[in-house]
Amino acid sequence: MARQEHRSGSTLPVTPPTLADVAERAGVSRQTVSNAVNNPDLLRPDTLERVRQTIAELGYSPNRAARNLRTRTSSLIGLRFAPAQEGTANAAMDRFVHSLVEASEEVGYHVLLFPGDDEDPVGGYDNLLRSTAVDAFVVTDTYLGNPQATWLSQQRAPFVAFGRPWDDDVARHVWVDVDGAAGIALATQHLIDRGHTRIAWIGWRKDSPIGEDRRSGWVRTMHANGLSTTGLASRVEDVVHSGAEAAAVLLDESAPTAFVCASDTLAMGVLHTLWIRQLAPGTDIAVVGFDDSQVAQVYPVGLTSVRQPLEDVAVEIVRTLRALLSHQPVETRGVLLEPTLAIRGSS
Amino acid sequence: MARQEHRSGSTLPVTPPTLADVAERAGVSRQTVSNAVNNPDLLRPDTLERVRQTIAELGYSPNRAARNLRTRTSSLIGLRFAPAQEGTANAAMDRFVHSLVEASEEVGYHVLLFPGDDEDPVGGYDNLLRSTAVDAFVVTDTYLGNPQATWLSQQRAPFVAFGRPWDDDVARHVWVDVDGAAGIALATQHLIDRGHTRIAWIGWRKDSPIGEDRRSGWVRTMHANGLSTTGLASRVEDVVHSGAEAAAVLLDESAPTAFVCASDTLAMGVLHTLWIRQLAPGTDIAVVGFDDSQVAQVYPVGLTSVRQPLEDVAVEIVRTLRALLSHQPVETRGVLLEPTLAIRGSS
DNA sequence: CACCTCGATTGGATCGTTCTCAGGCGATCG
DNA sequence: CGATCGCCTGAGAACGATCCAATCGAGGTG
Repeated sequence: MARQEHRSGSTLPVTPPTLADVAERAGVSRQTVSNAVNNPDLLRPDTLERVRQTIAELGYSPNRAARNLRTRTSSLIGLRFAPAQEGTANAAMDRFVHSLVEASEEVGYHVLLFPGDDEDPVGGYDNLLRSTAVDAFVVTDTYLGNPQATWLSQQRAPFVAFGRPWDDDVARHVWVDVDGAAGIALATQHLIDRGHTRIAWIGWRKDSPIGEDRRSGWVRTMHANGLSTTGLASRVEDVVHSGAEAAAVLLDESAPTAFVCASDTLAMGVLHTLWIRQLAPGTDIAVVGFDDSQVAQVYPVGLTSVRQPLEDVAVEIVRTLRALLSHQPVETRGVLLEPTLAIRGSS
Repeated sequence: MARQEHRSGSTLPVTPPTLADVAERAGVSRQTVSNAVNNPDLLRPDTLERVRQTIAELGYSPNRAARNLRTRTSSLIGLRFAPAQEGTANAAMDRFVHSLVEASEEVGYHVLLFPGDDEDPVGGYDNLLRSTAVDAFVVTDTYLGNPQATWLSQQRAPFVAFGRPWDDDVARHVWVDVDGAAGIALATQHLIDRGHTRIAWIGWRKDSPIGEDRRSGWVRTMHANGLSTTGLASRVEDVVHSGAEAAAVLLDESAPTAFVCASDTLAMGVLHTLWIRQLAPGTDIAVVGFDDSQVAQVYPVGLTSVRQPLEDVAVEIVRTLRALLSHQPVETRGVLLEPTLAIRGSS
């Protein structure tokens, strides 16, 4: 059946060509065309060439829905997309999503976004899973008891988490994370190399395992260099003015010459206090933040900040996901990547 | 055929239940189940209830691929996801994407991300379109001659642009945009209300229609209030230090008491110059930016900034998209939304 | 020349849904 | 009582790809 002989070159035909159209025109069977697309090495070179030629002529592209139905896959990766919280400097999601989109594309996957509801953290996942709309998930918000991860594990749904299962020892899922402690260690060592000895820490409340992990990088590095940490640490909320207050108190009580912060948001608070006190960041007092947010990049003198290798995280996640989906044994349960330090004027 | 009688309550069955399973169990025909899902009002209330009950019991959810194949739709909206440029304060994409995801979900759509290649701006679109992977596109980067928009129009692919077709008079596609001029007018009037009369403008180079549009809001408002604009404007690159330099020059030559900027990035430059000159933002000199980025929110005293109603933009886009896809006549070719002003310490 | 082998190719079945169409069955109406 | 309507049944046919088992053909062998 020659469904449509005349296709104007530039405009999309009313109904796109199908595999059968290509087969007929190339004078081969459907299966051969399918093989040309999916298993090219099964064809004799000249046949392959001919089929490819026809595919190009017709502008054929396999119908996604039909392929999905038959193969029971979708080549889609689900990602719950939560926007950056207003009032914080954290824009890591933006960069991460982009990296994930790129890394997925490389291996023929696309990223499907769905909204998150904090009250029903599992709802979106459930729908997509049951309607077989996605092949797998990437779970990013693994900070609090990760109900998603637990639930997805129960459902035997393939997924990879960006973030360690901190508190959950029985969690047996696969994850990729950035070594925050190593990042802060890097920052601390950087400050020590610059001659600082009284380096203060401003981090998050104790109930944040991520915060405690980062803090440990500071403690470790200080001690390794024979420096004291007593009276130099503060744990506060992740908002600017808390950072500012903490910095003021620390300056008064312990006279540090440098600050390492668990986030760029807190670092902004420190910078504010320095500004009020007419202290120049970088020359009088050094400041280091975490996440290399736009704020860090745009702040006039520049804020030195720990930068997560989100591109690598995305690549690693996609790699793991592929292994998972092809039912290959996943060699390691977790992968920890090293961050870098973006050094700017504030240190 | 009772394919699977025993399903353990919590774990996903090996193969999910199908419409036929539901039909058999509820003692109705496939068609009736299909209607229960898609056209509930065709069923008698008691039948509907019974079918729904069974659907819930089995945890049935229509197979996406099968439905897509049959209906030739995908309920997917394609969006090319470009990350925020490093070194600028613009994080509008993040907020917009989230709004779009939410608005889409409301009407049963999901957002599919694909990477963008600036050299082949049309590649990603072409693939998705030909494989019928998405129903429509949202095009965001309509600033430069928008090759995508033109190309998509040619292909008769349904899409809505976020952004006006500035230079292109023949463009006949549908768009939604934010009235930047009105936003800047709002900002300028705000400063005038605060008693400022010498209000400077720092914007982008003349070849940016968006920048010129925003600038016109400043000119218009100044003149409407009988204020002069001569010697008070500057057009530079959208980077921090350009903003800083422009501010320095303007302060020296024209002694403005307030700055309105085309972006938060430029506003940061102004703030830097103020800091160097020991001028307090908000008290000595007022500053207003554009985009209400995280930088504006996190900057210690807070940067007053024009905020785009991205949530509304997303809703409007989805609304238009739906009309487009259901082949309803689209009443208006473009929709212009009003931004608001997020007032903070800098003004 | 008949036979065998092996790889390339073929036709039919299948994935799960929606659409179409002919009809059944009970209740309501003229 | 016959006609009409509203709701449902049942079977068959798409949608367009891939999977599967069977077949075809060329080349080599005895």
